[in-house]
Amino acid sequence: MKVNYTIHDIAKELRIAPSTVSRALKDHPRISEKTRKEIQQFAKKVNYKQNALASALRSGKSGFIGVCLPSINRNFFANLTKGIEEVANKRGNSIIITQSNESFELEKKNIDTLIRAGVDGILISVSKGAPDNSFYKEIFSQGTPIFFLDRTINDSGINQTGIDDFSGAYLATQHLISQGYKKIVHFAGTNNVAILYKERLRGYTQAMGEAGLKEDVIFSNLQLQDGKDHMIELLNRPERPDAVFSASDYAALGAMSVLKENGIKIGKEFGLFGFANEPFTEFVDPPLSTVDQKAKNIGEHAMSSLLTYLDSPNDYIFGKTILTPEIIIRSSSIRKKILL
Amino acid sequence: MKVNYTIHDIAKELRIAPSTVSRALKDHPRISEKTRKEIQQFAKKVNYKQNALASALRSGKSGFIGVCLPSINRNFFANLTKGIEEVANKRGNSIIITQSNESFELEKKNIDTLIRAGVDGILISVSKGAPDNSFYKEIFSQGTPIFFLDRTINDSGINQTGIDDFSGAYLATQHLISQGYKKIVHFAGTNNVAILYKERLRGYTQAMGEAGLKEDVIFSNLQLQDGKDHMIELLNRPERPDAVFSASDYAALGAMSVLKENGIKIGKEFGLFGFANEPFTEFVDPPLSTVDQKAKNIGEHAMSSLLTYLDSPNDYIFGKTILTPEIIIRSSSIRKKILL
DNA sequence: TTGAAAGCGGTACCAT
DNA sequence: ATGGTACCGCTTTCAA
Repeated sequence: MKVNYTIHDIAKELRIAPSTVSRALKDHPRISEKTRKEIQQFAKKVNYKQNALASALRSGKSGFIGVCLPSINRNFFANLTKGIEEVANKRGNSIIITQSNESFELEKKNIDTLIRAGVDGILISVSKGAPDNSFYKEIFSQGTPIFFLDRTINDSGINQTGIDDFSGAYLATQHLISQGYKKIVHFAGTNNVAILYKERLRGYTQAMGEAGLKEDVIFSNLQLQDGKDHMIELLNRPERPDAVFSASDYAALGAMSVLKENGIKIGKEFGLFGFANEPFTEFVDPPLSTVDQKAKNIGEHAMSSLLTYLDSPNDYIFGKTILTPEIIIRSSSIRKKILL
Repeated sequence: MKVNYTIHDIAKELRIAPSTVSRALKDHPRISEKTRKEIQQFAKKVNYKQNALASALRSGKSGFIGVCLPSINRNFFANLTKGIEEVANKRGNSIIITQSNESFELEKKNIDTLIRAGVDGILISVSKGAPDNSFYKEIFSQGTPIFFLDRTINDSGINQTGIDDFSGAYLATQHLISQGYKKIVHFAGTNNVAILYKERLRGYTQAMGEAGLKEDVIFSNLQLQDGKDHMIELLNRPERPDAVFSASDYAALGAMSVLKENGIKIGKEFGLFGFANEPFTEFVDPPLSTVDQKAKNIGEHAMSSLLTYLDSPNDYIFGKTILTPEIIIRSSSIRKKILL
């Protein structure tokens, strides 16, 4: 038996026109029930597989969606991908994933590859190296719709989906306050990094202000070691703080290890709250309270928006969607007894 | 300015033939230096982007490689992907990733999608639901090369890259023995799951046998809670064991929490060794010794093999490549003083 | 309802 | 070294 049938092969064997075969296979309305059945059955019998390349070339639609991420090796981006993929599959699209490793050069190259591969659109979380959004706008204007997710760029002309870092931080800080902690220190990201750390700082500041508490902020790169260093410093202060809200789980973990070394009871004596819901936060001892960034939801929403746009570009209204993160409360920040 | 130039557009404006343009752009040898320069410069000027779809349709080579994974949401598969992607990019290929969520049905659908998308080959880590390898062999025989990675299927006719679970387990157990632990229990995966747990068990058995020690195995699904349950049982035994080698990091973590609750000094009094090098193993207290499965290396090797095959299928010799895992020794299994 | 034929954007063969 | 052109497999008018 022939292995790779084309619609021409089918047409010839069935003594009909290729165009009829094409129509029958995609349930075109103006085709008789009888021929449709016959063709579909035959196609199934000979294991016909449509050549998506040829179809894409002719129709201008490939069903491919390009995804540009800084890295898929981090939990956050892996979850993002999961959301993206589920929606894409559900609606009959395939995704092509690329990683930039935070290099703008590589990102440009990846986008180029995706366009040459005929993607119908691109979802991107921009690399830290990107200078501004002019490049992306140019791509869009050249015919490839490009939507932002997670790392958004403020521009009303481009669609964006992200999370509200402000309210994540606000809710986390509020929770610490509700547990009776008063001297709450914030580990913040250094200013020259992305805007999101500023938003987290703002959320902290707002919550502290509303509660009439004094702000106390330490800036760093928020790595594990930074958290340790900060915590050691805090313990040496004459007036010791009683909680830390860290803009990163890693720094919170560093703080945790120092607290444990000093025999300080986490939760009861000292509250600890992280940010990002890294998998380890669930497993450390005690489990670390943190902010979940709803990565999967962001992916789902962004992909869904892009596909909606592609369905009818003219009706689409561009906008920015901000999902609210969820605070995950674990024992590291529970001081009061829980009343059931 | 025109936005999307084709080689025909370029040919017309430069008053030459499309075929010449095509040749010039890909550095075909039989073309004059002068025309080549001229065409390449012009192409760059008008921002020509090759249509990979058209090229693939005509030449039969798309440069796409399909990747089928059970999930990209796990650290192991994320690293696998990283290795795959790096090699693919380096050699001018793009990858299309799909996930099966361990469903054989979805896996078949994904493979079908990839073939229709014109992939030159497929890399697959088979879903647990796959009954046997007949499906994959059929795909291969129909013209799409399919190489296995990680979860391999024993068949000399298909190329495979995986790790040696046996020696990972063997080395881990040997390390525990070298640290002076004598009553070492193995947490093993239930028999009806994949072969890899059997291999790990075999490695443990071998090392114990060689050292003249008595085997002691507990079977379960190796989740966190299983580890806790097992550990509680072990502590209640009249003759308490002094180490655990767990075939999963999660179960090892469960054991760790029980040990800590009981005030038993991990490392000094009780050795603990996991498997998989999950990210949290580095951050728990104490850090957990574990076996790294070299995911990135597996990905690199498998992709590299597939591309080599595609370059010259006739010269290729199919085979099975087994990479040796690396044991990562951390404080959870260090009893003796380290001599510097 | 069905057929014929052009064409998507490249590639590759056959000429020259 | 360059040009002309058929063709990859499918979609999409236009015609019947």
